[in-house]
Amino acid sequence: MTNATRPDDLERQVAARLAERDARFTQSRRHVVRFLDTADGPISASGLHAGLDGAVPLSSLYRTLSVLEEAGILAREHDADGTARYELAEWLTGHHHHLVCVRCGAIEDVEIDAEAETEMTGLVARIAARRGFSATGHRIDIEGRCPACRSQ
Amino acid sequence: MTNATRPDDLERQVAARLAERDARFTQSRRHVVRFLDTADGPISASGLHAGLDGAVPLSSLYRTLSVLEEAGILAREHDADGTARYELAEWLTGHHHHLVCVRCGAIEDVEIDAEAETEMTGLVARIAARRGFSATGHRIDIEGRCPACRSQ
DNA sequence: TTCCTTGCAAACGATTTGCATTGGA
DNA sequence: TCCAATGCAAATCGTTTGCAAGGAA
Repeated sequence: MTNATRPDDLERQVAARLAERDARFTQSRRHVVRFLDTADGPISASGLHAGLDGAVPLSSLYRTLSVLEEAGILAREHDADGTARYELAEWLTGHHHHLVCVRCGAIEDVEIDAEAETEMTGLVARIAARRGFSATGHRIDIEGRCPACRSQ
Repeated sequence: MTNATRPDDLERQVAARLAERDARFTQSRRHVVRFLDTADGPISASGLHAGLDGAVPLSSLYRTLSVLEEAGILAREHDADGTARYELAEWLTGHHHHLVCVRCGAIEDVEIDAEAETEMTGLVARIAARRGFSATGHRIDIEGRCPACRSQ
């Protein structure tokens, strides 16, 4: 998923968010943010490690990821294997859902129609309320076979 | 979530499915199936271990869980912490979604209206097709605060 | 009896942390 | 300068596996 605004804005927003927390916008953090900005779905720590060509050692990478996550800059989730995957938080990229290939495990971002999204939000609030929950959001994973895996 | 049919039917179906695979319906497997049948959401291995009062040692429990999962009797997913949680597969319980408390991590099963479900299925197929995916299913997590966590 | 299943202990792999060193504001 | 951030190595923790003993068909 691509940043919703100009490239510079993304880094400016991230820098500001980090500054609020007295955290520095260091090389590793910048590398991670830039890499995730070009990704089209959530990436694992080892995927990032490889994608950054080993520039950031794994232990430092994990520390970087947890700082960015705690600052609300990244969102973490877990794929079917239980491996953590990270992506830019929705206030930076816009609300979206995931297309998950049940065969190869690939995950891609997708957006759904605004009206469908509005309906979902209403539906979700109603269902939650029925159980005494106050809804704060929702997550939809569309499971299927990706183009490559469709042909077996 | 409660079994959709008579209690006996659940165990009969599980036994049959295991038999097809030349696997036995042993004590541990029966314990796990019974416990999950009374649960109202997916449970972790350690939750089961505790729930079964240590009757099944963890290593055996993990083996039990993977046999049942591979037989299609259980579905595995991962919670926000990345811990695996198990529940009876949907062909045994019916299609449903999850209500997830963003504060305490509790997960409860919920069903949504049949019409909403039908709409979702259509929407999902459309979105998937647009990306060259063939949709096989969908998963919705409703995030919110549970009754206990609502009051902080 | 025949294998599948179990249980213990050791092995694994993803993630985390202690500690001395480095680097950014 | 000064404290946050880094990198290495060791420690965790959930989960998996080797192997000998036990149990269901």
